[in-house]
Amino acid sequence: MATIKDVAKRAGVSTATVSRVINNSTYVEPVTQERVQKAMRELNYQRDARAVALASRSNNTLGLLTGNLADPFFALLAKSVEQVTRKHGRQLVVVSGGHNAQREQEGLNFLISQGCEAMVVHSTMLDDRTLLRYGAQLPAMVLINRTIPQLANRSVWVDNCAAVSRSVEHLIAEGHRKIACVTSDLPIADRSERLEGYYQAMTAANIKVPQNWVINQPFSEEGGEAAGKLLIQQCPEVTAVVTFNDVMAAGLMACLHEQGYRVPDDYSVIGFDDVLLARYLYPRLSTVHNPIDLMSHHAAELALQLADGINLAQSTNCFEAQLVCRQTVAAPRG
Amino acid sequence: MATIKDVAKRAGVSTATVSRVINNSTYVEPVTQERVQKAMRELNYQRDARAVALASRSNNTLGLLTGNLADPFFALLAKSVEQVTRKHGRQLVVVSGGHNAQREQEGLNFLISQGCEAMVVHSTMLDDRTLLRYGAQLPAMVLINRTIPQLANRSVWVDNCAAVSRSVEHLIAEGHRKIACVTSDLPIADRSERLEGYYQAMTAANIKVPQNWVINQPFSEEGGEAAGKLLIQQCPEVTAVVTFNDVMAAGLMACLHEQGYRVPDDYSVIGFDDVLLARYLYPRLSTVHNPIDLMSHHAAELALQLADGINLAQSTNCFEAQLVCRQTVAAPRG
DNA sequence: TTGTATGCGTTATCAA
DNA sequence: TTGATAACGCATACAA
Repeated sequence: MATIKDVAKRAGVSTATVSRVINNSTYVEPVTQERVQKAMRELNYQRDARAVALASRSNNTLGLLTGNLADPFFALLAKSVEQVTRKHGRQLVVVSGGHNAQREQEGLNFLISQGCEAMVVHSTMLDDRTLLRYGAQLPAMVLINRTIPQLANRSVWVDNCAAVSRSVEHLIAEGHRKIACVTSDLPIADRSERLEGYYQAMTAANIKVPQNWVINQPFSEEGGEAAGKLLIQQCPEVTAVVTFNDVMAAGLMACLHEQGYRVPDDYSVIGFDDVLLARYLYPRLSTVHNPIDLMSHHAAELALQLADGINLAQSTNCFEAQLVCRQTVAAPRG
Repeated sequence: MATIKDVAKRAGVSTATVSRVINNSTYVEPVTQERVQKAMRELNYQRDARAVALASRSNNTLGLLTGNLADPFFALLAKSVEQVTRKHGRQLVVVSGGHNAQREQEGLNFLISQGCEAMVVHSTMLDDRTLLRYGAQLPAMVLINRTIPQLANRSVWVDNCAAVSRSVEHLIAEGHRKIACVTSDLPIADRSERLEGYYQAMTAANIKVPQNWVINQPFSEEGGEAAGKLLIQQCPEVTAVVTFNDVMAAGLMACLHEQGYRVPDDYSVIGFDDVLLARYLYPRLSTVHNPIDLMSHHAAELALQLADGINLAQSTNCFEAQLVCRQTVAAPRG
């Protein structure tokens, strides 16, 4: 790896001059400029980003802490953040926290140690206090999919509660009353907010929710399948289901099909997120469109602005999620 | 951000001693050790990874160049590589190339400038020559999903041709002869190898392939849907389809359903990759199981070993992809 | 057992 | 317009 010194020597100039032509910072005689560039080409010179960062005390990077890279929700999140990052001529560094407090913390520490100032963090398992500590230390850290009141202007989230309420209301309007809620088994904010939306809508309709209508499972396809089995066994009276996310809905529907039930004839189903999968299930899944791309865009822009010391006008950081009606909701059977 | 100097001052020792307790490199008197650790805690000291990397001329990082973070294939790839990385106590840095030569090159350059020696790179658009140049410069770079003969012991790939041949043979065994191939419109190796497999199997069965049985579309859901329309319009005689990947198969099936056709009664379909989606389509998609996780694991381990200067025994870098029969293949209609 | 001094590859401040 | 040179934060050979 050639260094700036090698280039300087070969071009017969000082390292300072080389630095100047690289950064285009001061006028350099066109002739020497050309000499330097030639030397760089010949040596296949490449700047060492670490040294640059060290010397200039700034790094051109946006850090992203995400959950599970293989989950479509996070895949979309990462992609959107990356687009913004690139638009601003920066590079993205992704680390994944795996829904595990220690790994989330390690990931955060890694990003810090890399010198990222701008960061978008999706943390499910770190508690508010810890996050608050990091937030104090990192003025350009923005939270996504989570709200901490003291960090409200640096939190970007979706109104989970209202969204699920609307789903349930839609089912009720279709004539359903026995509506189950298939949710996650993790103590994450998303879960409690969505569950709250479910309860609110049910209560508003004067429907009492027996305990077994709320089914807790890992938020994966497998979890959805397991939930399907429980549903069939434990609450045959149920005619409709709202799920924590589309992936669970996919598992649930696969299980129902397998057991000889039909969607939406026997069961109506509404998902959450509207990841691509939703449109390609059969029947096409009615679900809540989670504006992941918008949120991610916003979060990334916010982080970048904060990193540039721009003091932002109070922006709206709360997004609405609208119901997308496709083919999995019908009037209740029987 | 506190530095090693601040800690040294506070603990009343030299920076060297602080470095020693951090790295546990030389014996340090337990008492002073404790003093140093106390100072670090109090100052919330965090090592600057860039400085470490610069000073120790090594960095504890594995770089991954990937295609499109939002594609389930790459999502799984990234996840697997990350697992290996973490197992080895390193951190992963992901950059995405977006199936675009310039961005792939920028990504590669970024990883280099960050000082990653170990790298797993999935490049679709860079030509062999360029990749070869990088390979010469980077002894611990391993290619995934691509073969370059001169880099064979650092390439990890799947036998695309054989896998698709088997798919087609399976369809033929079921009685199909009018089999279309829905493939990508990009000039990538995957595509030509899989297409070759299709032609080989068809030729072996003495089936002549009219030009319009090969449909080129972007390898996305949308591409699959568009392919479905073309299929119905242009070649009504076709009774079975092999697709470039599951995502295209999903789009294709959605389109067929929409148009009133049934899978597998009217059309048999076989995908490629066996991403999670495949199991949750309806009917469940018969597809080729691409051992992405195994390949990724292997590639990451390889890269890490090479970075450690381990000269590996000639390992088998070619993986087999087996057909997984689920519910989308039946005897031809009529 | 601990401290001093030097270097890693750049940037940036002074001088010249 | 260009060249020395001192940082940047840390590791490490060499001394003590």
